[in-house]
Amino acid sequence: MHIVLQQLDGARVRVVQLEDGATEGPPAQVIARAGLPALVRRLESAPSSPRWVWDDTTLWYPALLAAGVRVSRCVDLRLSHNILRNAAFTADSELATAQPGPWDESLDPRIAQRAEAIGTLFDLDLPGGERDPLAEFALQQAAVAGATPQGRSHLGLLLAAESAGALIAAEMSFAGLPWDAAMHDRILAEALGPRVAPGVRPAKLAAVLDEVMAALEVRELSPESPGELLKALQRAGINVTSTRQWELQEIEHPVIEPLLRYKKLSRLLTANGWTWVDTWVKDGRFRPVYIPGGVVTGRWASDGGGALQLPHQVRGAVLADPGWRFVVADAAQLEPRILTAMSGDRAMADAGRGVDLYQGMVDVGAVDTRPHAKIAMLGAMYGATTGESGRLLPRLTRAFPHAIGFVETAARTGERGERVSTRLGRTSPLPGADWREIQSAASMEGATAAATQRARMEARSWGRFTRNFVVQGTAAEWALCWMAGLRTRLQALAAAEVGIDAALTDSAHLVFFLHDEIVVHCPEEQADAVVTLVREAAAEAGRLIFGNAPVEFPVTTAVVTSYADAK
DNA sequence: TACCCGCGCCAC
DNA sequence: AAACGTGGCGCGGGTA
Repeated sequence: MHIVLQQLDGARVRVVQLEDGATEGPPAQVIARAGLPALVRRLESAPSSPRWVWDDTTLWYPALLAAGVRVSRCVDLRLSHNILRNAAFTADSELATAQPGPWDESLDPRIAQRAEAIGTLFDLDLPGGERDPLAEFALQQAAVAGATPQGRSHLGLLLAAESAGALIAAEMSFAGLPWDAAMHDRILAEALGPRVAPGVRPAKLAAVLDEVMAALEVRELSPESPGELLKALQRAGINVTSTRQWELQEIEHPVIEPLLRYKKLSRLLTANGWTWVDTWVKDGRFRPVYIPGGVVTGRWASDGGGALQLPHQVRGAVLADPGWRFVVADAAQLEPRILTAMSGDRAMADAGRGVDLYQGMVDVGAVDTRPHAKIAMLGAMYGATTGESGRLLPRLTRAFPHAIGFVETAARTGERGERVSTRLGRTSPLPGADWREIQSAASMEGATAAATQRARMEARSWGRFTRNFVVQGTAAEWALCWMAGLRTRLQALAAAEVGIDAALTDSAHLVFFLHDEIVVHCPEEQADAVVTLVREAAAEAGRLIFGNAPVEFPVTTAVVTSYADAK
């Protein structure tokens, strides 16, 4: 059963129940917004919970969570629309061929956050006032129904997983990632010296700067200014064209070692120093805003706090509550395994039989060392042509012709300006008008060599994008299915161990997600059970997306009290 | 003062 | 080893 919710005004909500398969259900009812949590709670406790259909999870779910109510399943119409509007599977549908409408407007996530903060949508001029969720849902269902049988099942899974991701993102922001500000302060003090006011250089950082200045024989220097630093280096006779780490590393000069040390510390201070803690850690929790579907490939993005780039340096401040543990799970070499499954490459499937795919590639005689295997695979998926990666590619192609052929085909498709799709049907955008103009200019009679070269460069660049899109995007789908399956299992665990009314944070729950890695916060006595559920969910994700393809998706797990101990 | 953009580095 | 994908973010230095 589906239940469609529509915000009528700040105070009222229209509730429409759709019986599956029936064209008409019970008449719509209008309830007070304040009564919604109770309604949701009641229907969620029924033997078969409904699927809630709403315009945007970020506008509905935070308030329900704050009222202590969770939902099992939903349809996020905004995220689903975004997928169906572009998907090759539904390209001929009414939804995809219509003129752009209110469902194509992007909702700035910060507007939603503000709405959550003030607890109402009263005074906000949100886009979507004219959005009719019932009509949109019907269009979406028709679009999926009009696809091929495979398209129907794949898109159905993708939309369910994407919507589950929206629920998970809201729940993770609600629960927050446990963060010990005192431990963070100790980490900073150890590296930088005692806390200082913003704008003041901490003692240890200042000492390293003294070393740098001594080595350069200057009395003043602001390494934070690339221009100034570059000039200072050149005056000291060091021939560099930039101040990047990898270029400096190649230089032999007494200033390089302290300078790289300075850059490392300076980065820690500015990106994840005391200001970061003051801004982002409240009541022992880091609550970032996750943006499901925020990346073109389907990966999540984040807004604020750099949630998806937490440096390993500060992960020691991520500490479980007393008596609780983190279960940290990582899908081992996820993207190469995804490529194996998509391409049906038997040789690579054989190499991936164990937990370490890269070592497996060495063991089957395809490459000589594990580092080479890793560099070659990543290069193949990113489209590297030069360097060690490029040199290893022919060898890789001989050993795994189907896998490499698969990404090469995706690259060629992009170079022609055509679209590619992930396994479940998320489709890449078309290149923009500028790109097309460059290509057509180069194909005109009398095109200059420069125009031709420019066009080829742009074509190859778009090819690298589509090459990576199919792998990164399908990996994101696997991760969503993994996480959604785990969430369902954790909910059942909570119901069994704590009770049907267990609050999200009373029992094991997800607190962090990083593309191919998840962190569950749980009471110590649940940790072993959670590890089992994580593995079950991984196996299920593989079956859901790839059926019986002979590819395994092993996960490494660690039960820890500090995130820093996970790897 | 507010914005914009290139640089550089963090994550996967 | 160094030009090969997706992002976020803080800084310096420019402009309106």
